[in-house]
Amino acid sequence: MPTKKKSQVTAAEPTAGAAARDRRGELLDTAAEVFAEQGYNATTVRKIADHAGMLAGSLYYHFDSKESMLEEILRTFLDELWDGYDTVLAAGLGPRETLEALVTESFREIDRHRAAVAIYQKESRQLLAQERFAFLAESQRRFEKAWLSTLEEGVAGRVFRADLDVRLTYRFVRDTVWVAASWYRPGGQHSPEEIARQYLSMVLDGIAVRT
Amino acid sequence: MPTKKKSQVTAAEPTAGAAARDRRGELLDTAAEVFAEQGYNATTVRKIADHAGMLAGSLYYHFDSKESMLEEILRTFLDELWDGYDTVLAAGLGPRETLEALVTESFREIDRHRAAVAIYQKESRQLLAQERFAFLAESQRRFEKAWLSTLEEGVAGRVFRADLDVRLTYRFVRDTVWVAASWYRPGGQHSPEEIARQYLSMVLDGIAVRT
Amino acid sequence: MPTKKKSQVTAAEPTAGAAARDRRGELLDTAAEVFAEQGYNATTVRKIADHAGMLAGSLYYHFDSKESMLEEILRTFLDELWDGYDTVLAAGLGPRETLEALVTESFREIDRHRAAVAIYQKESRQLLAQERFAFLAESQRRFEKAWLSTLEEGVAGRVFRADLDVRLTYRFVRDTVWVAASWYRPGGQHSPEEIARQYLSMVLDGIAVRT
Amino acid sequence: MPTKKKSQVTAAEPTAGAAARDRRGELLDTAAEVFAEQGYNATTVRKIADHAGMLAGSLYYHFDSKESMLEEILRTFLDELWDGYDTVLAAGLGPRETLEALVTESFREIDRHRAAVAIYQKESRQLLAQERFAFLAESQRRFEKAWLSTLEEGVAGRVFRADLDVRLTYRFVRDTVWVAASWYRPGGQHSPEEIARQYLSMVLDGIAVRT
DNA sequence: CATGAATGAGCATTCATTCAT
DNA sequence: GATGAATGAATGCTCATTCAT
Repeated sequence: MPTKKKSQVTAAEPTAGAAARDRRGELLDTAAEVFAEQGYNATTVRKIADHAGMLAGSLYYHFDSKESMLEEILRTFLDELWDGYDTVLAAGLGPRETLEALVTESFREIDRHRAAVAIYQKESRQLLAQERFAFLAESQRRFEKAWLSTLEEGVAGRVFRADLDVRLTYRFVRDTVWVAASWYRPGGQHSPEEIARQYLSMVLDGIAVRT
Repeated sequence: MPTKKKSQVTAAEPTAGAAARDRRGELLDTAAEVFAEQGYNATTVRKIADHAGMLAGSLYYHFDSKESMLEEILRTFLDELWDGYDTVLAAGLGPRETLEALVTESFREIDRHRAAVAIYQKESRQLLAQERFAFLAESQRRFEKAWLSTLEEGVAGRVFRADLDVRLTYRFVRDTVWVAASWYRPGGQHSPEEIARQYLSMVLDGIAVRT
Repeated sequence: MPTKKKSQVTAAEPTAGAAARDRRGELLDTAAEVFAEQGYNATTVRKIADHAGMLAGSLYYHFDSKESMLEEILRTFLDELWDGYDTVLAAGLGPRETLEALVTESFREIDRHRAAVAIYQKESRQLLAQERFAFLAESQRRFEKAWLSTLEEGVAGRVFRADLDVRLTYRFVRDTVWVAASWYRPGGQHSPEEIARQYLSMVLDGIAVRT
Repeated sequence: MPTKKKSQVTAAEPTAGAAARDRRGELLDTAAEVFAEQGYNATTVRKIADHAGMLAGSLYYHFDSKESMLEEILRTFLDELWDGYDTVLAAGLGPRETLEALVTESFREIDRHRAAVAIYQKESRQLLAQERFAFLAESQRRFEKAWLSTLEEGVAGRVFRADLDVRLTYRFVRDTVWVAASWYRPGGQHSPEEIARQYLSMVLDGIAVRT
């Protein structure tokens, strides 16, 4: 777990007196990593505790339950995601620029919250049924609305092709972006921005040579 | 598992209209549906049995284990997938036509094996580590090779854009196609071919209006 | 299972019209073999059926239950054992000759009912508690009485040493004789009579050189 | 499992009189008792837990599996048995004295490890096939070698009768000694030494009156 | 804060047994 | 007589969770 140690060190510096990345935060990172790696159901509380160097029971001093850890991980991720998205959406850009900005922002979130995105991608469907995770459904609604209206405005404004099935296109784009969390590795060959550029190039202009 | 497939086929003939598929096949379909719906780990053997109208223990008359059901589901799907893919790849089409055929074939497989594809999508990463599911890794290698070489030939033949990052493009395409299993519903608005056409239109020509 | 086939052949000859060794008898032999080999609890009905070349359920045409097979195996063995013992005990021999005859008869029973003896040795303790196997306790009582009185008469008649603890001696002799079923193999180096002779020589005269 | 034994010993010192044995040790004793009483297969984990006053699942905090409990019970017994045997064998006694010492030591082990001996007696044959219990086979080989060579030296040195079939004698002696665990009750009428004396008297000098 | 020990509900699996065909 | 398919109770084991220390 080199990630953990590093984040500890990094976190210790900027914030002086307030114990910025407290134990709780570390533990959530650890849990997210294991959830993403092995799946939520397959992850036992003991595995998380092992990774954190403590015993399973000790985790319950910090958290109410395994589920509450999951909830907090997803909530934190979605909060930050919407910070970014809302900024983009409030900027009043044109449809194409909005789409570019949303895609780029999404890959940046994957870069910062890879584990949480992977968990979200894999577990959200099951989770949606539960009262506790209603915020996931709410987020999905807002998400869909943001993307659909961007696409629709683009079609209306003749920036995007008139023959576009916007619902289908929305699904294609949404899926590809988030599934990227399953293969993306921070610090790898491509920066989030580079990946976004490549993806946008494909989606906007196609891969076929223009004739 | 060629024996099983054969006996299914044989059984389809004598009994006209009724009970063409044997019990084993029915049970696998049921299991696949539940696995896809709830996830493999979260699916208890009792749930499968409930859906099949029998008791949990009775499943063990037909199958060795929950895991062997999963294996058979995935094997059957991959066998049929490769039947289709191999036909396409052996046809000697150009890169663009090959890509179109592969995408179309993929959406057709999703149409026929929606549950299996969804399971594959969600569980294969965990499964790969197990000896028993080594065939998944093998399939993945062949899959990657087929797609990468198609894209590379397209670039070399100036059918696809020269500035394409083929590995990245491969990932985007692969993900979008298969994730579609998570929202696709057979018998819905769009036929597999229609979805393939829309997707190909986006990937090949882009969604931006040409200026 | 060469034993099975042989016993079938052997049995088919002497008794002509009456189907001497019927299917039931064969099945009991098979079951006894497996019980002796793997232990009663560890023997599944399916294993017995496998050895007999049929399916587990089919055994229930011949027998009420697994337990009834065990009962019949032990009953048959004990009936024959007591035939032999009663003959010896009724012969009015002296204590030493009676002891010799009982030991010899015992090793002969092991030769003829090796599996049953092994089962008896291993399972009787557990079985005793059950109503159904009360005949085992009854047999044990008679057995103990026969041996104890033989030893006591021998001590009284100064044939056996006066300082003998007859209960302890009884236990030693009883155990050694029956445990022999666990290593004895019919058709091996030593005939039952030879083993009896060796054992009697040890017990009666000791292994130490007389000085 | 040397670590465990050590920790037990260490624990015995600081706590004077009370709770010298740790929970693990207690549980193993309980398990051994139940295994001996009901047979390993017939003993459910729930029964052990009942005897220990806890729930079945709780046992798994202390042990990996039912089988690992069995292994530890048998290992502990055999370790202590060989401590005793090795001391005897290293003492350089004559064959008769060695035999006397081995028999006495054996009855002492039965006194101290009655349950383990009973389990060994009943289950070792089945267990031998498993990799995990290979140490049983190893112990058996050493055991046989120790006894056979003692008998052979006795015959060669004219301490034991020249007409002895040593293999057969070995089996008789081995069986009688260990089967005693099935009827021996610690704290009963006879001390282990008394039983050993009686048994040795029978085996060495015979029960017949010398004429 | 953390540990050690336990709980209790649930899980995959086994198996003797039943029964219509 | 035997099969194929099912039952239902039990089994070894896992795991989230609790709590006194």
